[in-house]
Amino acid sequence: MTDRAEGLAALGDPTRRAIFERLADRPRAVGELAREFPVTRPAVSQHLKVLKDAGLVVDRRAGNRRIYQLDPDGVGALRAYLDQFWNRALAAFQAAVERDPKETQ
Amino acid sequence: MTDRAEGLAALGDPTRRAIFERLADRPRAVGELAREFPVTRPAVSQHLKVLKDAGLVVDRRAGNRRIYQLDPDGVGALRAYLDQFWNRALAAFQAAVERDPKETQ
DNA sequence: GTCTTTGGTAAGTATAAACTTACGGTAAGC
DNA sequence: GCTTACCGTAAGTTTATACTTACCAAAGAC
Repeated sequence: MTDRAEGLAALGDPTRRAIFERLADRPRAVGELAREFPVTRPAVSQHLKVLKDAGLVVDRRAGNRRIYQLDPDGVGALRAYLDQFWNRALAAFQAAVERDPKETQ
Repeated sequence: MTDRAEGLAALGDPTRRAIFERLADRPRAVGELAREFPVTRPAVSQHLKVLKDAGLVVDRRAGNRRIYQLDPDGVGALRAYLDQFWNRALAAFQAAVERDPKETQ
């Protein structure tokens, strides 16, 4: 549960989230990503490391380059983590409405 | 989409995530929350403001106190945001497997 | 072999943000 | 009325982190 939530911290940064969104379209190499952002290539490398540690992306060697792509498992785990709260919040909210409608508005 | 992602930044901080998780169990007042964490009450107030601006919690007055609880809409929006990437990542991954199985492992 | 391309990591800096104390404002108890 | 409890905000500090430049290693082109 706690390690699942680690992905949330990874996606908290706007640049990292933008990188993540680019990788959702298609796998890309590091330099290819760096050319699409106003930050340097080492900065992109560091962001990719955070995303990788969070289990959101996987990488593989392709000759000279290194290809990164989204990890469906990691994204799914984050989804499952949020589902838990969504269900709990919805249940608690509906219970409050039934108990006292004025309380919710 | 961008405002949905705002919630990710809000849940990026560990303390804020812990507050969020407590609120999932049941609505709580600010001081009640503060007593459960090693940070001061103003710090909790500031975290709650961030969560509120992100649309993840709602608050209401209850006499002297102020009750916070999860906002199912905001949590649901975050879910939807992640669903989009989950579906895209899964499709891209499966397409890669069909194209070249060795490429994925 | 040399030269170029690609990318990870180390070291240092600058910006952001999480936290504290101090204060003011509102509601309840008396 | 006065006092206490609850909470938000302002101001300042301290810590974290996103970023840069500099360096090194591995793989392809020649």
